[in-house]
Amino acid sequence: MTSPEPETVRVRFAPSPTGFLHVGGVRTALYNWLVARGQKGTMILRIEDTDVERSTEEAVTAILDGLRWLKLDWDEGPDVGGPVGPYRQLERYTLYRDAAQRLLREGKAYPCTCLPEELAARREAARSAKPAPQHLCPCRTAGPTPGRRQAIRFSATARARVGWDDLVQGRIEVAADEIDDFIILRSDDRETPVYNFAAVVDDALMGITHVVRGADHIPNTPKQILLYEALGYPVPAFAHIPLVLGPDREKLSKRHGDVALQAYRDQGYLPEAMINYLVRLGWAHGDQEVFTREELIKAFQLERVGASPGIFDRAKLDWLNALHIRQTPLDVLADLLAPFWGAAGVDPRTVEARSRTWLVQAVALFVERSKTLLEMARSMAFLFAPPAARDPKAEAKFLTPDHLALLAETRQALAQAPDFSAEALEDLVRRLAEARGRKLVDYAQPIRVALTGTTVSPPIFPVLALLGREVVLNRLARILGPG
RNA sequence: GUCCCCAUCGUCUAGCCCGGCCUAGGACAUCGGCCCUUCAAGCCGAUAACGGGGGUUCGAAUCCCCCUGGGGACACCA
Repeated sequence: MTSPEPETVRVRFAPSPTGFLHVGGVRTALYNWLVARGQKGTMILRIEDTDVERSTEEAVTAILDGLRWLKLDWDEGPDVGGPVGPYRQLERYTLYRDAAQRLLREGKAYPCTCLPEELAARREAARSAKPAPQHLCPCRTAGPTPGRRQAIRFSATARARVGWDDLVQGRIEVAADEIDDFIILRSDDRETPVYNFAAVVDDALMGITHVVRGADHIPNTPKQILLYEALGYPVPAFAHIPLVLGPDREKLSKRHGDVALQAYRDQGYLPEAMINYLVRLGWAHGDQEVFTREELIKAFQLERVGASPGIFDRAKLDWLNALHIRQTPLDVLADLLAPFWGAAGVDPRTVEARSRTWLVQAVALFVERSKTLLEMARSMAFLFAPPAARDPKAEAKFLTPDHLALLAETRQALAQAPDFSAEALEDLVRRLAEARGRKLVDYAQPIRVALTGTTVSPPIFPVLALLGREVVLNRLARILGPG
């Protein structure tokens, strides 16, 4: 009772719903979540939809779905509510207006009636000017032009330097005269706030203690600090995590291919693998590469996040995904595969027609050789229907007249095999090979090509057992032709 | 252009804060080998990095400065 209540950590993930949930954003969400869960703090989800033009409901849905899929849960947010809501900026306009009014009253902001064209022209001129002009907008001293729409501009007057101790980047400082007065409320009918203003008002009102976001926000931070001070709010701690880059070392974007989380889900990446991959991109815990969620919560420290950007490496993601697939129980995998049959060209009904034990046995044969669930479903397709086409090179190599003769003999033996189990079949075919002084490959590969259409498959005898005598004999007959 | 940030193998990184234990460690990828009915998985091995230059020091990947290179931001977008 006497010990003071430790200040609880409050962090937030604040995406703008203008597109899909980007893997870079996912990592930001993950780091925030890890901070919250690791310190028994609070994770807040806030939707930054003040850009009415570009924000969409679909994007909001995609963001929530994506986070749920990854099991990155939040304690307060648009769907669950919370004590400092609402959690959509669209519903918080009066808060921003009130804050702006206060700054206006206190002389810390002023109405601006500059036209966008005027501003653009002055900006253009300023770019080449030797000493950069102090202000792009004259309204602060000249006053607003009557009869024009008014925006509200913040007076960025401050002491010589603005700086902060960034939890991952270290000390960052800029000269205060680098910061020109900036718009906080637009001149539109609804007087919508601009990002920097809305973010500060919200973070302050929501009691955010640690702002964990992408390094692309570093240039915004001095402006925001000025705003916190003008508004009389405590300045939170900042942690700017390095950007995720594409192979060309530029900020990851659509032109780099798959950047939407959904793309990875649709290709059969597991949430555990995505998290495991993303967390290690910019952070390390000794030499450990593989983590469970619990281990991450325990081990993660913001201070251990590196300051340099990292390139998204699909190959390593693949490795981790394969690894997490192998660690997933077979029956769970069987369920996880369900959404992928269609894309793999398999009629889901033929899958449902099989027993659960059969399916699990089948999955067991493919876990070790699949990088994604989609890939697994695809390579399992031949179990449910004869291969649509056979690899011509495989045929040329393993369905020669010589091989076909062996195959015909094998088919006879299989037809009469008393026991169609993998072990018995292997024993049987090995005997055949031995009797003729041939290698097992000369039997295994032709069978494989005949049944699967390719030279690659799990061990052939378990496959035979799984397919069952009837299917096997039929498919072999099709290769061997009549007679 | 201006401001800010970053800099260890191809990639993710350990080491850097608190200089010697670093002949720079691990992982992915790549290339060999083993195993083997194919492919995987597994195991063994190989290639591969402190961007450059000045300092400081007995000693620097580690501290300081400069250069170079890369990136980010410069909106009534977020």
